[in-house]
Amino acid sequence: MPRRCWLVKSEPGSFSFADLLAAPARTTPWDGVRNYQARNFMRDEMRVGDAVLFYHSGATPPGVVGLAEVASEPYPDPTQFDEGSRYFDPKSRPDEPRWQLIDLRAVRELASMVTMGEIKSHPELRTMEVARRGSRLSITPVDCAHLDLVLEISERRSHG
DNA sequence: GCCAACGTTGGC
DNA sequence: GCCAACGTTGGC
Repeated sequence: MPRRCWLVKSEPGSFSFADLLAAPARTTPWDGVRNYQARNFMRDEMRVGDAVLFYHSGATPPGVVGLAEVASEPYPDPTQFDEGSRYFDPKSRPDEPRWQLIDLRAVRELASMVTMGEIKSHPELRTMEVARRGSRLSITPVDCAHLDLVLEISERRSHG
């Protein structure tokens, strides 16, 4: 089974990597995703143990701040049935759930943030989906060599 | 705050 | 099924 790697975006104002570190067992259901492509990744391709870069969007600067991992098999997103939730989906039925999710667990915070600017200016990393103009997908597959490189850049800089 | 990108909705 | 209008994302 080949290693699989991913990147997830989150606005730190709604849910930051620090929030994930502070969650019970450093784990949280990655709920509220309401995009079919992103759902399909969670439902069909993300599996326990996959590595995940945690990216802060809408931050100044935006960038990768943490390493996480997939911590569950896919299951129905409970918020779709919760009328009080902003993610409530009246068109989804419990016997035929529309939205699936996986749990995410924090592995560790990066030694230093790897910013979007750095990603874009790096000859290899600039091909990452997150660096594409107009890229809005909140969950994207990442070449594991790119994930490794992001971690390496973060480590290297932190040691001066 | 601006605006490009792009997914979704709804009229036809 | 087409497509214009609209809403959201997210970098800058």
